[in-house]
Amino acid sequence: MAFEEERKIFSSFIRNKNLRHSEQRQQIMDVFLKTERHLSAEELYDIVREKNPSIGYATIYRTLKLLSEAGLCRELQADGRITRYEHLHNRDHHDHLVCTECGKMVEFEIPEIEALQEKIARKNGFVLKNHRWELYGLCSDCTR
Amino acid sequence: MAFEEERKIFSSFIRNKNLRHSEQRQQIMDVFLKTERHLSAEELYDIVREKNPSIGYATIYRTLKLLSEAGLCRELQADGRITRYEHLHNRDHHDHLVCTECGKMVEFEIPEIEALQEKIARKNGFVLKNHRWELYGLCSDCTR
DNA sequence: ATGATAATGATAATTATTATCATTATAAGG
DNA sequence: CCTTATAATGATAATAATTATCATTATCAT
Ligand SMILES: [Mn+2]
Ligand SMILES: [Mn+2]
Ligand SMILES: [Zn+2]
Ligand SMILES: [Zn+2]
Repeated sequence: MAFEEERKIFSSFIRNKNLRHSEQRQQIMDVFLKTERHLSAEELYDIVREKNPSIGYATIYRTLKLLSEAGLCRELQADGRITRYEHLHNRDHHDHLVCTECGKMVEFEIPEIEALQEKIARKNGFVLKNHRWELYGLCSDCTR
Repeated sequence: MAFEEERKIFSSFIRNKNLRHSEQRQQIMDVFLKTERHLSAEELYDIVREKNPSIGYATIYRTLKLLSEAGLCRELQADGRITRYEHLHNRDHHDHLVCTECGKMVEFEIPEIEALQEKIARKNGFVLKNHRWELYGLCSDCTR
């Protein structure tokens, strides 16, 4: 089984916080880790319930929050009001191109931008914590 | 009374769409135009109701939508799930620094970024429509 | 094995926004 | 000015995503 490193990270996170392991958390993490997409809570819920139909919505949200705190997951507000979740472990920071028609998300990475952002923040007296940079448009499939 | 140009734009927008003028729309537009802030619908509602306590929430939302369609207003998802609205007429495009503690928003403008974004979009087969670039951190008031 | 307490799932609550609909206001034409 | 078609309004219900509540169950240190 893959994702040994992630499993270990989550496990020590749980232990350090005096939380407990559970079957449901394992199942949710497994599905999250093996799915290479920008998942919504609902999408994750649907996939997890194929294996364990008794799992509750709240547990999905609770586990996603834990995964985020553990540094394995990144929440992102794609566009409207729904939150999507993606892998964070061992990944370089990246931003997103989003198709407003079909929802396709393409990742991109511009290292120079990081320094620029720091400069802008400093100039305005801010201590930068994070950022969001999203480009919206039509993907090649949706332009014709 | 100021904002003659904006008034004219809104007026022709209304006419061209075969809509009608109303006292409420005027009042809402007036407050919106004279308020130099990134307003939420609720904040706008509260201010407008000081002048006209009988105005309804739905009319605030409806009018903000019209102002946006007319090109006078820009909707922005500051951070969480609430939409904020700002002036758009005769303004250069800008992005925002947001204090995660007190909500303060500082505007900034980096002309070079526009070309860069076009390049990124084109490289990925996208036709760019708009973008969102937000830097989150602590403002100078909130760092100590 | 036991007991303290964390986790779960069902469901209610919350929040921002949109839809519905009966009533009122606008404005074009006579 | 009056009439009339219909757009606009305000109250309120509905929606959608997420979070809170709480009785029941599961975990794990002892
Ligand atoms: Mn991504
Ligand atoms: Mn602004
Ligand atoms: Zn597309
Ligand atoms: Zn601040």
